[in-house]
Amino acid sequence: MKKASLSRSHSEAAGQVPARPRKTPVQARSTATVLAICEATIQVLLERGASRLTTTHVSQRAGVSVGTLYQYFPNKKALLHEVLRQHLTVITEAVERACAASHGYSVEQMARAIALAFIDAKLHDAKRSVALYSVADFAEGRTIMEKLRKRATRALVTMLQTAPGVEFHDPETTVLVLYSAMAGAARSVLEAGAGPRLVESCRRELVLLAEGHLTRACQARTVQARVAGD
Amino acid sequence: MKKASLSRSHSEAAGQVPARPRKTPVQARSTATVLAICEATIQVLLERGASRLTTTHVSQRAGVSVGTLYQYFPNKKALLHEVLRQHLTVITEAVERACAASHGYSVEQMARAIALAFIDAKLHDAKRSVALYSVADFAEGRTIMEKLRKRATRALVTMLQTAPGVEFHDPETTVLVLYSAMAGAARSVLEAGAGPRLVESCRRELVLLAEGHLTRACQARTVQARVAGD
Amino acid sequence: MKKASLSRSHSEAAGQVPARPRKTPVQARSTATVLAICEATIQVLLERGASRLTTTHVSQRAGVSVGTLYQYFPNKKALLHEVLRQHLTVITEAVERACAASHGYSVEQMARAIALAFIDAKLHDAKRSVALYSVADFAEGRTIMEKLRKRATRALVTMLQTAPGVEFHDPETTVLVLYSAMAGAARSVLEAGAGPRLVESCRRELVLLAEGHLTRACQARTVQARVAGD
Amino acid sequence: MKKASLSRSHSEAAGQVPARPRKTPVQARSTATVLAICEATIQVLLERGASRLTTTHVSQRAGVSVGTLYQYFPNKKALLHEVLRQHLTVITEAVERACAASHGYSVEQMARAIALAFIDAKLHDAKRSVALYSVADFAEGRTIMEKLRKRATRALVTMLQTAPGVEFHDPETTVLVLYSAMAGAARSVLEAGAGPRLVESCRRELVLLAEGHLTRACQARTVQARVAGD
DNA sequence: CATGAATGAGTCTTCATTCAT
DNA sequence: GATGAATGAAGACTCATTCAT
Repeated sequence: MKKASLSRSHSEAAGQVPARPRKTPVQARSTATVLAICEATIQVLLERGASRLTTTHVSQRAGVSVGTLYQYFPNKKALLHEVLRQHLTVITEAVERACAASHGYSVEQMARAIALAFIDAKLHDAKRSVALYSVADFAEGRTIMEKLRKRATRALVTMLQTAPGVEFHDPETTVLVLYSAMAGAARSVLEAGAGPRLVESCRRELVLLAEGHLTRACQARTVQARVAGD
Repeated sequence: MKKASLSRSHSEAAGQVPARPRKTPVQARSTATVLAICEATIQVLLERGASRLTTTHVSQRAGVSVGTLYQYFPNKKALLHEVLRQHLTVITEAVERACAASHGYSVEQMARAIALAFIDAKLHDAKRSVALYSVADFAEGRTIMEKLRKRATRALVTMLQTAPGVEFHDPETTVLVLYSAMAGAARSVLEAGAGPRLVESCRRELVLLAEGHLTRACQARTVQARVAGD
Repeated sequence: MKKASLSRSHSEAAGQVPARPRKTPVQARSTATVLAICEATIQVLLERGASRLTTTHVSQRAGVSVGTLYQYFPNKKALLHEVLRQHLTVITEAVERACAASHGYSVEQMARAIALAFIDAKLHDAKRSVALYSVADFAEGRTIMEKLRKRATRALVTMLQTAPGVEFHDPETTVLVLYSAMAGAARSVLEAGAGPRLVESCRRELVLLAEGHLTRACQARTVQARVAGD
Repeated sequence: MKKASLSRSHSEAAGQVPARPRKTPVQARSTATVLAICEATIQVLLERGASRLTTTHVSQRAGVSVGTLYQYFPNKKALLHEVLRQHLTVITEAVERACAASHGYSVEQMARAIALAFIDAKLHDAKRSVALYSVADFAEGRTIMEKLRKRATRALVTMLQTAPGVEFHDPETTVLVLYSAMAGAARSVLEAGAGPRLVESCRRELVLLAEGHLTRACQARTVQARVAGD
């Protein structure tokens, strides 16, 4: 069999697939190999950028032969895809968790929660984040980003609608702009390779940005709504 | 033919720079060639992306031979450099002008002015913007972005310090975060190929973001600075 | 596992070879595997052609691992060899039988007998025939073809010499040309994937070709040979 | 550069394209290069067979770089295509000429004319013929062969219908079988690398085959036709 | 100066074959 | 014996860059 168990998120995936208790020794080796390859990809990306990443480099760095790499990924594009998807999934899920946990809170609290969730997820996976900025142009990178951005924005919009006493004129746009703004800011900071001090400043500043934006973008609930609340 | 009407108006469009009496008749020809090459680069970038742009494609599209291209640009990297630099310069100058024009105004007015200046410059040069997003990974693209971001940031900080009655705790960070946030938001909108309606919504939203952020990031000036609140 | 519909009937189908009591129970398993591999080879050949046949494909199709394939065949070349040899042997033996059965008959009857024997053997093994046309270039395919062609032509020449009342000026050449002509015609028909109607026409036409050729290529036996012409 | 012994047939080709007077110096160089590549292809084909022909080999043998090869042929397949097409075109045209020249002659004369035209064309281009037998499996080789066989077949059928006093029951089939039979016979002889003596025998034998086949495959024209002839 | 044919190092990808389990 | 993961040499094809015309 070939790429069966490729769907990375191995651990996660496992968590969702009920009856797949343990991998046989054979699969265990494969899994380790796949992980090594993904990890090597990140490293090569950091050192040389996507435009100068070669499958040979990656496989050497991973300590396997090119042939092995191609046993698990049909082509270079698929490899970059996978690595990008993994990273964005982590970030997206962090944001989703923050959204779920903030339902019903004030707009300020929401803003702070998601800003911190976002930036902290990025910082936690900082190496990956930076490495992958250069991948977007390749391999339909944007398609993946788009898909996961949608997931995140859906969670955000849903959350905003639970904010008490206010309403948003155009929550979709608000959320799209805020999310991509945070992404842009995070990118600058991460790419600049900022030290811990600057990182901390930016983290705080991002909270201000989110709070400022969201409080500006909403208004006290209108009469008929308010009456109803009454 | 396709791309006939190359709106080369950009540089001219600025038009604020009074007299620029350079280039002799001889140079005029060269200049036209260089312009054609730069324009062709943008087009190829849009059609194939940076990772599949070749010097041959560019020269064909520009209607010259590869040899000619190499007469004006030492290598591919320099070409991409130049095109990126041109675009970012236009944006940066628009922001600088907005900053200069907003000295002494209220924070809200500043926010609105620069947000609009930024997004409108991007929208005006939309094709170029989109085309160049894929270039960052190449040719030290980030270096150039960094350099011009610094110029813009300097102008912004200077402006903020003229805001009456308030002061910013850490204007550098505020400005860095705001600027890259706006860039991130603009990128999303442009890459999504949004229609005029969505573009307009985002434009407005970006103003809210800037206003929200800046008003949150400042505080009434402390006593010793000026009790003169009155 | 796969192993599915391997119509291994071929060798058995011939059935003319009376008793061949080889292979112990143990060998039976191996034999089945070898058959499956050969059959899979034909299928892969039909689907992808010799130039895109891989040992992996073959082994998968045969329902065994590559390793097993290499247990029975030292390399890919040997595998193709074997399959080609098998097929040509079947054809050759059919021709040999027809020759043996036609000794002493008239030239026309000989012609008809061998033409039909040849084309019917090809048609019976049609899939294999078609599949193997693409193999000739590989693995010294021509060497094998040459060897078996020699066997067939020997039988043909021997037969011709028993034709009553006539003699052939240069039976070796006659037979070489006729045999390869029939092979060429058969190939066209088979590769064209002709329907039963066209096949039947061609079958008849091939008889005409053989009859015409042989009757033209011989002459009434000369006097000293046998005044008995009368 | 090398450019070795470029077998002429090119000039022929030119002779058919009316309005292309002279190549510019530039094209002249290109043309020479293309010729050298085609010639090198034949040589490599003869030495290593289609399955072991590499574009690197071909370009080296042609005395140019791989890049140059790819400047003129989009891929390996196209190269083989072209060489195959050229050869088959020469053969086909020879047969067409023989057909055109034999209209109205007796069936025997037709048979002899086309058999000789065919075999002599093959012998004249013997190296090419042999080299290209291994190409059929690649690059839709059969498609090209099919196309040109159709052209030849059409000419043959048309010719047969002008034979006086006889008619063919199923001229299409007769012609298909005869043509592919001649091809098969020619192939054997050429691949065997026969010496001039054997070649000459085969040549004569092929005439016998054609004469025998065609005279067998036709019958005296039926009454109403015969009356007319009367 | 312009041209575009030629170059060849560099990439991706395949696949026959081996060998540890 | 069977397995199939791993290997890595080999081959198709690309493209930045040069240079003779």
